[in-house]
Amino acid sequence: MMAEIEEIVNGLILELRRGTLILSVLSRLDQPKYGYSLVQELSEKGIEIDAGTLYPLLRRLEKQGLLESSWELADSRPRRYYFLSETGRQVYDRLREEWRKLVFSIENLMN
Amino acid sequence: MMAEIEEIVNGLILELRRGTLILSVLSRLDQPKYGYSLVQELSEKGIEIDAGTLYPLLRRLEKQGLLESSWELADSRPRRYYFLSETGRQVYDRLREEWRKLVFSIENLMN
DNA sequence: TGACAATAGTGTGCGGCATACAGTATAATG
DNA sequence: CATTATACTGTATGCCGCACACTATTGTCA
Repeated sequence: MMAEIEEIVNGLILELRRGTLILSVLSRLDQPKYGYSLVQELSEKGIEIDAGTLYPLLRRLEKQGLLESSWELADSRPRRYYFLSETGRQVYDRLREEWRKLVFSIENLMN
Repeated sequence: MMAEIEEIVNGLILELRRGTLILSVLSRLDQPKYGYSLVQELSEKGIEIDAGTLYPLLRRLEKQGLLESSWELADSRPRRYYFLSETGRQVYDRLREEWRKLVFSIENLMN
């Protein structure tokens, strides 16, 4: 307690990002992508995610049935490509809807 | 795994809300409020939070130095009023900024 | 060849929230 | 007046996700 402001803020930002990561990932996987490329793509778009965070996330989402994956050997090196399953598509749509509601509510609060 | 879509979505919504709760709470405490009134106020604004979730949150925020509190005995019954500390104000401002960035990034991703 | 980038993976720990529970005082109702 | 409902505060346990720090392998370029 009584830590530096920036320190506290950083922790809270972490909490804020939580959950939105899934949204970010799902939003990109209408096209098959492999983990490392996702990290870069998201980084370019302002979402920094550690590879060590992303990989378990991808596997979890696959286990939940939101993603499918396959190894591609044709590339210079073997890569696992992930992409939205049908379920994943539906979940993403619903989730996006809920996200917008949430943003609206909070924006509403902050004025 | 392979649960109902709505079931999965509900879980993910939980994750989405996570962290934003703090933002919601901080946004309301420029004026002193007690727990129960906060629950109602947020509910009216579309943010449902269980009292059993809010109280520990308030205490945690106080422990971190973002909130201060005092018992008020003048009311019909004793109530603990919470309000932003100076640190809390600064944290809230910074956090709000970061929230907007995040929303922007994600909105950007989803198009 | 050696160093660095690209790429995938795991496992441990911290912390937050939800949920359920417990408890007390005041107001309302018949 | 007794009984119930509602306002209000509080605690504790457990699940789950993320961050972080690793290991490991394969390309690539100097």
